[in-house]
Amino acid sequence: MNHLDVFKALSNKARLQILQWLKDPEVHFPDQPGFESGVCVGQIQQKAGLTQSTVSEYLSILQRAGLIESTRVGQWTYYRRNEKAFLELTQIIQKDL
Amino acid sequence: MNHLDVFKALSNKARLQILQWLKDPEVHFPDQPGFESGVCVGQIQQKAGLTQSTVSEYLSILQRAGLIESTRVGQWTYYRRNEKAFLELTQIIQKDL
DNA sequence: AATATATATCGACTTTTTCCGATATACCAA
DNA sequence: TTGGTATATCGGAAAAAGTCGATATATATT
Repeated sequence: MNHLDVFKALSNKARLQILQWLKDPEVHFPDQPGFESGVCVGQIQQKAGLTQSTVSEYLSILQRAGLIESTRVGQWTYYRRNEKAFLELTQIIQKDL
Repeated sequence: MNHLDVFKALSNKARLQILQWLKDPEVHFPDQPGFESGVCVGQIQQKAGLTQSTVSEYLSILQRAGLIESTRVGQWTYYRRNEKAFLELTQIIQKDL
């Protein structure tokens, strides 16, 4: 995990918001049935009020930082939080920062 | 504490480095005697290899984010870490993020 | 194969950040 | 009060990030 990339990924309002939404998918994305593998891009885009390309880009920034993971199922890509990364981040802040 | 400003402040290599230096001033700034109130800008600037104006600006970004504090003594401004902010940050990541 | 839908990538433009040199301000010493 | 040193602020050029529309790719359906 690269500290810098993680902090950069977190330095954006929309991306922080997305992370929070993904914490409780059933609450924030009631349209979508089943959340085992995450939430699909379209749902997130709709809620974020940004274009599809922007949201797709933001999700890949979060993923490169290790904060979320994805699974492709058919034509959908489902994104979900990687809680391990958040734990690791708090440890990094306590030790390395 | 504004999450976004904190993460932005942490999204820069030099600023992260400065925070780490300030963790062990006696190790990283052996020239300066006494560290109770922190390290002065000149010492940090010299070690960072950036211009005085850049370092001064970076320190004020870190300060606005709440990550460091300063005390003016004569013509020097001494900067030191605000450890409370780092603790608070780990709690924010665990709860709000 | 043709069409439709979901997502990713590309190119462009705008805004923000980085980092500098120059200048201003604050304090100290003679 | 004059000059010296430390820090802060200002203005700007270059690089990076934000954001879009258009296009490409992948998958599903007919």
